[in-house]
Amino acid sequence: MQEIPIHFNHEEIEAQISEQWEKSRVFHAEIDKNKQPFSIVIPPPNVTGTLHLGHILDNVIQDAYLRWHRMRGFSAVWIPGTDHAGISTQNVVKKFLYKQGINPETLSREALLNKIWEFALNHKNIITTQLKKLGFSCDWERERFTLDEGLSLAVRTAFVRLFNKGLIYKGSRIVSWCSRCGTAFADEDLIHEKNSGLLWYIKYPFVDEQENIQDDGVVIATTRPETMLGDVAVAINPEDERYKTLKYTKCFLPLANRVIPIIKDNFVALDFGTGAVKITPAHDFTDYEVGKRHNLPIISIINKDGKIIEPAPAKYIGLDIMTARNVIVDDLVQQKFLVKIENYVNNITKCERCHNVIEPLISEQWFLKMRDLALRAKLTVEAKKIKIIPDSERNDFFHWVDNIRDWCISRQLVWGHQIPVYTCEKCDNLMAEIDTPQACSKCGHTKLRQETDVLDTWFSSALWPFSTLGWSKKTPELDFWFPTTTLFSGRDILFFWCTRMMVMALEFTDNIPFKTLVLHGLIRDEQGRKLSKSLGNYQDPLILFKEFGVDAVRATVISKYPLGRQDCKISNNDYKEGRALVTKLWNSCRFILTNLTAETKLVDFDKFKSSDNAIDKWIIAKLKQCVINHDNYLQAYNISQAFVELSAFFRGDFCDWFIEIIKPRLHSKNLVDKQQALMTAVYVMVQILKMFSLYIPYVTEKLWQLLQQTMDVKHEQFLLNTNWIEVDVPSANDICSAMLLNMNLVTKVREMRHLFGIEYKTKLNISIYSARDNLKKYQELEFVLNNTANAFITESLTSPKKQLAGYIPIALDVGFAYIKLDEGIVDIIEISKMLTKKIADNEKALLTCNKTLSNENYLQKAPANIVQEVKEKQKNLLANNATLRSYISIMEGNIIG
RNA sequence: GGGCGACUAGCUCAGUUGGCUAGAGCAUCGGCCUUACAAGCCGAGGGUCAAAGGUUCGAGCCCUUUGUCGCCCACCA
Repeated sequence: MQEIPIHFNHEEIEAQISEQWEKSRVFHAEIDKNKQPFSIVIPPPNVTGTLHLGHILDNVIQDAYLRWHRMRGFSAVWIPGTDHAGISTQNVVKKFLYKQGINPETLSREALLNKIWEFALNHKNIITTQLKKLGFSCDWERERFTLDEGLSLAVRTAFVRLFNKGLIYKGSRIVSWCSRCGTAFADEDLIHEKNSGLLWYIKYPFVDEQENIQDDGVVIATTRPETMLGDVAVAINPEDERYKTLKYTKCFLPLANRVIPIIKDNFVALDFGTGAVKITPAHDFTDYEVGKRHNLPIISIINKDGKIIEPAPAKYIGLDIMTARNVIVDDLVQQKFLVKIENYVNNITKCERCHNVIEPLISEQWFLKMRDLALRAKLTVEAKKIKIIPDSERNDFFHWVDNIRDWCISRQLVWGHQIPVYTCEKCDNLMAEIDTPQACSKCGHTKLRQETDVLDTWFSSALWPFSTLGWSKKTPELDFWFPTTTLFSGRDILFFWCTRMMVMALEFTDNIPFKTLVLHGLIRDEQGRKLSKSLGNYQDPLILFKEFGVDAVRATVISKYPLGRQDCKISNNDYKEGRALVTKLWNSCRFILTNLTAETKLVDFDKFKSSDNAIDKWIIAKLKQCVINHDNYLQAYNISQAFVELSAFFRGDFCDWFIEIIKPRLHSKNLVDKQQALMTAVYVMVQILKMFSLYIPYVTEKLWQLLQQTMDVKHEQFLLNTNWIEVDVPSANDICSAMLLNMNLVTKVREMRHLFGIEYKTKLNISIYSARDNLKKYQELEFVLNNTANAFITESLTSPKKQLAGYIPIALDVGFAYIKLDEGIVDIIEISKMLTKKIADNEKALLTCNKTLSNENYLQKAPANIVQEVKEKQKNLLANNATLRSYISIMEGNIIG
């Protein structure tokens, strides 16, 4: 048989297995109506950059569920793809062009688009290659891109239908504008940050009926003095005592030299500032609403470049916002309108993409009416037709629905889906058309102008679960795999993406986009910071793969999977754990492989599930328990626990106990016993490989192949295509409890070896005193003690030893074990210390028992079986301590004597 | 300001419907190159379950209040 190295070459194996998978198209899914459908769409990575740990987190869990369902006999598909990521990509490419000495502003729309396409396709390839390298079992033949032909058609179709339904409209509204990106944004695209700024108190003098400016005036407080140039009113609360007797209805706006009304509105807080608020409808969302309520004019004084414009006084025109602010404050001071300045912490709104401060301003944009659409999604989630995990996220979702505003869907970019609305140059007729119209539908004029704005990236993303399956056409895929089974997504894009998919799917398919939505947190560094290039805590996954291997990184990420928690912290040390696990798996399998000989190469190892050897039965029973627990955890989307459960079974029960215990049988002359031991090991190993293959597909696939080769089995199928584990064996509770007793005894014997410096190779003879049925358990599984502690039971007692000469006593839960010593190595003081400590431990437990049992209420109200258990425990502890005390007095006698 | 979540060993986290002396991994300390694995094995130490109160025979778990941290939302300029 071939030599198998201790440490495997992960890069080599990854490449080799990856190639095999790709060649044989194993990830490709065909519709199989005899099976239940299972479908996932990938959250499409942005073509802006390359994959990062967040993507790995996202996709590792998807791959696990896909592989799990595939093995469980579902017709499972995973649709991969990428997102054009409008603003991000355009920004990145622009920066890139600047670096190359090209000014993107000088390029034509077409030329810029070509540059972006080139960049995007390049990154799309990189991402695809990375996803493949990670072993994700996506159906690459169904790969999609949000700007590909089919998806573009879907976008146009969706737009036109919404437009024709009157849900999309164009309007001049106040929008969040980023002057650096040069486009409007939706509410969800913004971030809010705490900002230490100043609060300026400015006096607006009163104006009487005859338009005379008075000496006194109303003092307003503002964080943005420059916007006063666009003020159209001052608002006060009608309930405010301070202004109840106010006789003036107008005031003078300094610097702008206008007279503006004083209005009354309940929105003004009574306990903030002076109780008077300046109203700037053109540059503040609240003020915009107030302006609408009171029919106030809108005066825009800031343009899209963030510069002051007319009708502001000439002096300020052309200044940028911060400069204007300084000049205006100076002028206010000079003209004695500035009352005071306070330090103030407020929230500042920034562009999520470029972190520039957002300027609310009036602009013509396209909007989607969201209220009714969102309401339908709300009812669907309320009716639990879509399950959201964790449950607490439902509240966030409902909050989003309840506070929904119309969605600004137009972006002033070139990269994206150009809005399919055409204006007749002759009669100004607006037409939304899926295909470019040849003539005006009203007047027949042939000169038409398409909108230059593109749609918000999330508009196409919102269609993703069904557009990728062929919508707007009626396809068999849509029929079979839609709605998708589960969507796995980061919690951070719940509002951007998940909610909008619900809205769009319900509108266009009359169906939910996914049955279950699973949200997870983010990966952070060991200090809990977000991973970012600027912080320098960002690990390039490629470097991690090179150092630790894909499987190790996947194992680490999955074991930390932050479901139902905040975020998870991962440090470099954690990857070592992942790698250690993979290596352990490799070596345990290597051990089995090297033990397979001609007479143990049996094809039908399945039948060795029914070996009647006790330890074989035990490991099979533990395997069964592991599979059940593992599957239950997965079913509950508690994926890290599923993985931890499996790892614990593998490392503990299988490696540390089972393999160690069967070693002598592998050299046994009894061929049947040898075969049984090995085949049980192979059988359990294969099931372990199957379970691990959900998470660490490469090493498991490779080991599966090695096992098959070594056993001369030609299954010609991949591990990922095998069936999931059947757990049809009896539970074997007796053996499990007997093993538990023996394992505890082994640990105690080992501890005594440490304590008294007895080498492992020194064979130990043990006397055991315990209850009769326990004694049997020790006797029947004595080989456990033999093989893992090099100890042998030479005596079974029905009562504790009276004298300790030549023995080390071990207190068991019920009874005692005694290690027989050779003369001269008894350390009485050590033993005495040990016994004293044990007595103290027991006393502690006894105290609890006594307290509980002396409580009359407890005896009356607690369930009988629990009371009985405590009584039993108390009895054992008392007996145990009585014996221990007698030993102590013997010891003391010996010491004194 | 509102909502949600977290707080358990030095660190990262488990802990099902309340019921054995509260667990795991890492880290620490100690012992082993024992024939799969030193990227390993064996063993030990380490916790007033954030605080206080309440319900209960019994609370890490349920209720109330407080504190700290995190996230989301928000029209106090």
